[in-house]
Amino acid sequence: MIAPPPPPSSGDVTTIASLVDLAQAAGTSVSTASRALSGHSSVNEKTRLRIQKLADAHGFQPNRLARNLRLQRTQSIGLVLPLGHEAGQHLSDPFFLSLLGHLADGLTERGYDLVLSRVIPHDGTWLDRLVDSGRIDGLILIGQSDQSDVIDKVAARYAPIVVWGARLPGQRYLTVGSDNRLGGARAAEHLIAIGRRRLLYLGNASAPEFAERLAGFQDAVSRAGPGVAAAALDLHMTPDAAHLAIAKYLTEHPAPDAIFAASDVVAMSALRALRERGLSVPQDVAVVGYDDVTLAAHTAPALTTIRQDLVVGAKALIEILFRRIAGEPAQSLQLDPQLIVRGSSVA
Amino acid sequence: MIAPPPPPSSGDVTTIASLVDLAQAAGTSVSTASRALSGHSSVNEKTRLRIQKLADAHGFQPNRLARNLRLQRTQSIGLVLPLGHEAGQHLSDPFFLSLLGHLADGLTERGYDLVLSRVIPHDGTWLDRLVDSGRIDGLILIGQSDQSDVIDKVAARYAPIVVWGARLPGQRYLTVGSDNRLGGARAAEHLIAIGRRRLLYLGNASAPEFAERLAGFQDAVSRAGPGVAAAALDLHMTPDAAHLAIAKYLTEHPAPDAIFAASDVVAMSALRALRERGLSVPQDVAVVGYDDVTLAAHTAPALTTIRQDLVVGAKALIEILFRRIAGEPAQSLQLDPQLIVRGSSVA
DNA sequence: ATAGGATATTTGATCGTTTCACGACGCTGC
DNA sequence: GCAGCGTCGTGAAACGATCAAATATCCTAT
Repeated sequence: MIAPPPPPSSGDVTTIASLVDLAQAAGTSVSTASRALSGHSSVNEKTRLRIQKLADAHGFQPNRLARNLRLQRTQSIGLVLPLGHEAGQHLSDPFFLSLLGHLADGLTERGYDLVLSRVIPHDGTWLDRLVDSGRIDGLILIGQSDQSDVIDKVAARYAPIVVWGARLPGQRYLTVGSDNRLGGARAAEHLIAIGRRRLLYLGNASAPEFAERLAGFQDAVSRAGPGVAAAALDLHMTPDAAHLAIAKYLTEHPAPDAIFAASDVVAMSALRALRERGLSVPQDVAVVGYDDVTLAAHTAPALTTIRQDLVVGAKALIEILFRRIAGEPAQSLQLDPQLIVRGSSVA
Repeated sequence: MIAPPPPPSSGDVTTIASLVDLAQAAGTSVSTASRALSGHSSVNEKTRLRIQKLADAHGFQPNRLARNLRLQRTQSIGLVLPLGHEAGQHLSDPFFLSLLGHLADGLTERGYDLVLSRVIPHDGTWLDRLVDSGRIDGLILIGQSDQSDVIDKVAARYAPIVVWGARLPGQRYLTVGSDNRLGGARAAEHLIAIGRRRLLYLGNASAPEFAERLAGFQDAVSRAGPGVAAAALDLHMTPDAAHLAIAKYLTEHPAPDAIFAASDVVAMSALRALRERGLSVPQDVAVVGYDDVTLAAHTAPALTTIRQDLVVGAKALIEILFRRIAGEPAQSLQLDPQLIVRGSSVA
């Protein structure tokens, strides 16, 4: 007739660092404490509340590592920027930061952590190592860089991968991105429509996203007939490198009357290089960028650009990724690139 | 005399998903396999090599979750952008992206993961929740936003926190950042030195980093004597919001002859607003920014700015954080802000 | 031949959760 | 009075790795 439950007396000021502590303090078993917190199945409402309150009072949160180990998941998503085509360069494109921000929001909303890596691929195993590291439940790649074959190989055995970038013929992984070919074509068509005839493309040829923009650009030029000529300059897409390359080009070649840059950042560098050379925009040279970063509206003159809808893009990346994780069918998405005409390209 | 070791015959094509599998395939015990991989102590070189090769062949990597649980660590660092002063805004400042890139590199080098979160503080518990979540071994905050008191409280009980931002009197957490007060003063002194007399500051007053820049700016103005006047405009530091605020200001007030913006991004918005109003830079209005993002050199005219050395800053953040994790003493670092004069502020 | 000591390997406990499979308890209805 | 049945709670086995302690193995010296 002696009360059997052990007195919870002394467990009052103790810090609660684990379910064991919590259970002890509450005078229940560990499994009851666990189920109380997850509100799962049959545990008396009164007990549940008592345990819950105790946990709150001590700021106790179940250890995520242990939980995830038990549950065989990590509850985090890897976000990778492969920099194969820009080795040694640092990120500086505001476009990526915006995308990052939206992805961070979306993943947080779903209770996932965002694990960020920059990778400079030395061999073909970087992606395998990442995927097999057991650190992540899924992977978002920002740009396929020049690693499309590697991605293809890994995606064949590991489903939860989604890529921001170009859709390529025969690729076996899912992508989200604007229709780069169409975007490139729209830029060229616009420039031709306002009467330009000697077009120059600026971009990095080794990343498929940009190669597609060039291809679309060239398609449109061909369609325009023999009156229109186009050239392409291959360059690194950082402000300084781009500026240097453009300045050099302008000293060695006759100036074009229109420039299509593969990103807004490159377009801004072009604006500067043109200005330094005494060429006025848009009178002498019209300029069109790509992305529509927030700054694009604030250059002098404001930048005409091909807009990629980041909000929709980020949502799609996440949606597709989680469908893949859940084993549901999903398919690539191409966003409609939209021409935004501003001061840098008027007739 | 019958060979006692169990025949490893059938374990050949099996996938190896854990140490148990690996050990079985190698015909050893689990702990031997474990120690073979970590190259720890006494395991026969021949056995070690055999196990190692087996692991490589199957692309086996020990499960990080399990390892970390056992080792009582997470091997990841949280990177947090508190957005208390910019609720609802999205990240767009290239400065952050650069910092992020350097931090990602530095942490990867040390074998740590970078877990990114954006936090919009609703109550005073966001930081506690983060720190107690057991997801991270340390925390880097980018900007203290308006949450300095919260940070102070948490840092008192949780050592491995370091903040990019302002050094404030009486704060109990460690910071890395430029000497914002000095930077602000240098900007003002420069503008005064080139003959400007009606100065305008643009920035967000509720984040201490920017408040300090304003304070330094005002100090310098006071020191200059009665001939120099200064005003300050409180605004959100995103391109669009800043542009709007500045344009409005210019319609309602006489134009200043010099502007000091608390970031390069805001300075760019100012450049545009001034241009739209028919004011020329630097003739009518000189403009100085802060940060020296890569784009700053590419605006029209190129932007005079106060440079913060990101490479040194990122290194210091990491160094300090790891000292705190190791329990070693460490102290805050203030970087020397450097005036970079470009076309936007010549006499 | 055997004790003594290296060296090599194994056993078993542990990290903190979750969850399956039971058991104790109190109540109803025959 | 007891079979039958919810309700509430417990015990114990995972998850996959690490590590201290115990044991097996081999070699050498006596």
